Amino acid sequence: MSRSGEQTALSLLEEASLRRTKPRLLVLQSLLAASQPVTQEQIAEQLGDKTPNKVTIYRTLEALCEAGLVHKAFLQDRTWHFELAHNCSEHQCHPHFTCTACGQTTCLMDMQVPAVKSSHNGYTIQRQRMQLEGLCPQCGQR
Amino acid sequence: MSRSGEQTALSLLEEASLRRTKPRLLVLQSLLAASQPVTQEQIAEQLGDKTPNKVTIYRTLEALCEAGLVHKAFLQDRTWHFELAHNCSEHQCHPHFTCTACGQTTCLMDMQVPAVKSSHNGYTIQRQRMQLEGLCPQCGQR
DNA sequence: TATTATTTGCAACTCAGTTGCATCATGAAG
DNA sequence: CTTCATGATGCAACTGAGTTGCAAATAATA
Repeated sequence: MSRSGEQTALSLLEEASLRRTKPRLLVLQSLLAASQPVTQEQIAEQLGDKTPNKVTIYRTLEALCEAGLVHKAFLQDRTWHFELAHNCSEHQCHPHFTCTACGQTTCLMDMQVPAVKSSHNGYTIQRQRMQLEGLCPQCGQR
Repeated sequence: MSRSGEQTALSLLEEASLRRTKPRLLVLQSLLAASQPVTQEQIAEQLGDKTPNKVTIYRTLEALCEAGLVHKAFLQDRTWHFELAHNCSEHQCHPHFTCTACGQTTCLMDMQVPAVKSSHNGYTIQRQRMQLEGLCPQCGQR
């Protein structure tokens, strides 16, 4: 929630031509500060007593998704996890890894996934996304 | 829901050493007859007035998943879609394609997806799963 | 057939996400 | 700087897929 985070949040809103409102700035700053996809509840918790109403957070996230600034990363336990889209290309999102032991899901930003061909039996493939399952470093060693 | 479906359902239960009960046979037959991943509600609808209680269907699907006979294929609109696991290898599930125009999700059984390497930065990767997005044949033409 | 561990059905519950609506704030116009 | 219309926010109440507790029913075994 640094000064630069505030600046970045402002310019992101401008880029998307969305009104600059307090809730949107806060939600964006929270997403900028996050190192993993986060839920509405985690955003609210991180923002503390400055947090906007739950409904506002959801509607803000929805608007940011529509503008392409944010992705719904994955659904876990019936709960959406959101992340900034700045680490995804138009055709591919970075892979997400879920540990079968501890349940944690992590972004593997630096992992290369081969692109599939852009059409198959009449299906036009525009975006691909990979989910991986296995053991995270902590659970794997031992 | 053919005779052979009934036989297959029986042997699947035996294979998993699960008690053969009417609800389990019905749910398995419904899954065998399905050409796409289906929801609890779709299973109930397909079984008509013979359908077991909603809770029983969920618990049956849970047991079948635990036994490895069934997969949770994907979550859409906060609703799980289930499918038999017989088209998936231990390390890879077939890709699922979601059309951005009509919202339909389809299994691409015959599509080959390159396997990623089995470890990355300390993460042990045991299973991979690909989600694709784009236009289905119907929505794509024109 | 009797016994016991499982499974089933019902009713009531949970809780992430949604909706309707009155109030408020932003950005453009004057 | 003030006015105004559009769009954003907060609140309360709702929705509905999935869950839980428990008593009744049923499958497998003796």
